[in-house]
Amino acid sequence: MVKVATWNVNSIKARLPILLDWLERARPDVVLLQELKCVEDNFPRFEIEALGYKAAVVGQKSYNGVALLSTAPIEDPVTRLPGDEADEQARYVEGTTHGLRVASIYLPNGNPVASDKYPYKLDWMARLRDHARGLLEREQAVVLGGDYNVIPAPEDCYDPAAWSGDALFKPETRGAFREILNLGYTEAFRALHAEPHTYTFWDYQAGAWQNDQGVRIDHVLLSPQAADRLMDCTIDKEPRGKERASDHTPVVCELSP
DNA sequence: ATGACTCGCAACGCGAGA
Repeated sequence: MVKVATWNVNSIKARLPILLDWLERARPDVVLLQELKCVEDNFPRFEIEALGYKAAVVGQKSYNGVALLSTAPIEDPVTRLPGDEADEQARYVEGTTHGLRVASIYLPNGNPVASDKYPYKLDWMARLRDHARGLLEREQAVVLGGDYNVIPAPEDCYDPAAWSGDALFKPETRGAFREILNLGYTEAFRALHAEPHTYTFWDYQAGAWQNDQGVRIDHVLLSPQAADRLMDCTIDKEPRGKERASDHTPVVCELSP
């Protein structure tokens, strides 16, 4: 069994004790991290490697930053999403490990919608779609996991009316997400769990966690060859309840050998 | 209630997050 997890840690420096504790307990084989908020030289490589993980890291000062951790070597890394050479934001890292082609994705938030951030989000999603299409030609198990900043359907948030018009929930955003799924990718959690109102993010403000007012925006997309092997997909809410928690919590998939 | 938290920066409040 290969256990693959994705987690937006909202600063790897601030979250290091919680992350290390979780890695020791959950023991995933592959971990996709987002929002490191540090340059590559400040990534806590020593502590991560001490737990038996190799790391492919794409860092950026203060913002963004993604990593791919694995208990096996990481081959043929790709450190930026193709399609825009001028895009300097650290939001994508991909590599081959445990026989899987795996990517850690930090898709742009896109708010405010009236700013240039929303067209950047939609353009980034189109680039991801085009790249995801190319990955299918490998005819292998591909796992595209991360913080998509997309609420796929009304039942994936506590109050659809409150999210109406938001960059995470606009019809154009959800349509762009569906375009990727319609290439032939399976969204792992929803494929196995029909229950509504199951979240991966809860805002720090206004008691969102205590009142279970969240959104489901962290997703794992599987190529047909990976979906054939999908045994389980769970949201581990335990880390979100800790002191100094990230506002996101891990999503964990198990793939049969 | 255009607010509420939490982060990095090198700030001593601000931008960003979602």
